[in-house]
Amino acid sequence: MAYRETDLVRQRKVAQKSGLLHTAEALVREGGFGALTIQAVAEGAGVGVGTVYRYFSGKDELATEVFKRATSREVSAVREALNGSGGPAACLAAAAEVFAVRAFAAPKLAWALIAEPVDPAVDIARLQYRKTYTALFETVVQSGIVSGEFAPQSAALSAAALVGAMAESLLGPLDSPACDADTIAALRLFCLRAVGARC
Amino acid sequence: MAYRETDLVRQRKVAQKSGLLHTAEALVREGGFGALTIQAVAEGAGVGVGTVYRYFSGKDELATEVFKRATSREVSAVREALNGSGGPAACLAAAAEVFAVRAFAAPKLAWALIAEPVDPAVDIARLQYRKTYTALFETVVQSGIVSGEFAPQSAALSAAALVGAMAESLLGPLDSPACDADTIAALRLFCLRAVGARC
DNA sequence: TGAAGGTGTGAATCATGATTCACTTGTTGG
DNA sequence: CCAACAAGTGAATCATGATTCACACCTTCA
Repeated sequence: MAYRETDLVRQRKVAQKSGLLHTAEALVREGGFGALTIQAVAEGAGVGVGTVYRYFSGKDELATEVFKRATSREVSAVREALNGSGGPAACLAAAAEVFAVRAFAAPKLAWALIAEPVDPAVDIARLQYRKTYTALFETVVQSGIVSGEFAPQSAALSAAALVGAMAESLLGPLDSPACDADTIAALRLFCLRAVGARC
Repeated sequence: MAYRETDLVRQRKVAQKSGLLHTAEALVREGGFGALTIQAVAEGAGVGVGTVYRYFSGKDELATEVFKRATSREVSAVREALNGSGGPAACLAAAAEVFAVRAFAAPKLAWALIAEPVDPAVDIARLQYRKTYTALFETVVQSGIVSGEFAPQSAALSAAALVGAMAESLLGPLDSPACDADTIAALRLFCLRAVGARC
């Protein structure tokens, strides 16, 4: 033989794949999953459509990977806020703020992650994501209940409702393009009241 | 001339159109807007695809009309609950319950109406719908604030958040297929706490 | 009854976007 | 430099579903 994959090539491949994912996410970020087409990804990355298939078995895989990447970033950010110092109320407030700020920064992306994607393959990933998210909030709510800071309640339902409340209040009225401090403050208060925290 | 549309014909046409809409809604009800194809509507109604086009200029019009019909029914139901006797808190609780029961009865439909439909033409209608819904809740929240029953707050944001909370807590965990009384109770409490009503 | 003016039909055509593949262009190591 | 083996390419092909349209079949009424 006379060919063997060298380190340089391996690096290039990684870079290429990463570039494709980056381009793909940019598309989702500005147009949701509906804007994610192989053609657009190839064009945006400056390669041929066939190349995309060298790195992903099909659209499903690409879409799922984009979803998972974006998702884990969001979840991490919120998780960090939830694990911050301070009691459950402070953590919940911080998490709401993080969620709000990030959603404002990339509304289309947030929407694409939370709302139902067209692709059934992504659906599985999405379900997992929502559960993770909800579970995260459920933990704080639960600890708040235990510590007596929050009212007794169904932590699971409250967690889901909190996620929904944040999503809707931020993404629902698509008219407001700016990251309004008043909106964030109002959202924080809503969340705290909702779990029965003393304000 | 020798032809003029008679009353009988007019009646038939109305019935035909109504039947098509009925079939179309049934499809959405069980598979979301993604399942709404002209082919399926024609087949379900027992007519040819061409016939569908005699009654609707295109898919957009059909989808929009289905959306508007279902929507106005939902809005009416909630509006009625909100306008019931009793104070803001009672009305809000009643509305949440109506919303919950209806969403449980037709989860896919509720999801299709609330979540982003694929079709951009329906989007306009959807935006209108969400606004109507939110406005409805905003009114009660506002009156609750005025009467002192609810805490001072941004009625607009709270209204949107309430809608989101209800939607997510009911549609999010798609695992629970039954209309659980506990869930409804928990949701009602969540909503009341969220607006700062004394429980 | 027959001409006028519908309505019903569904195969044919378009449009969009995913996927393939024969081929071109690197890279590597002898 | 050459043979071996990938990666890159994009026109061609498929798949799905909307839309058209020439034609068949009713209704009406002089």
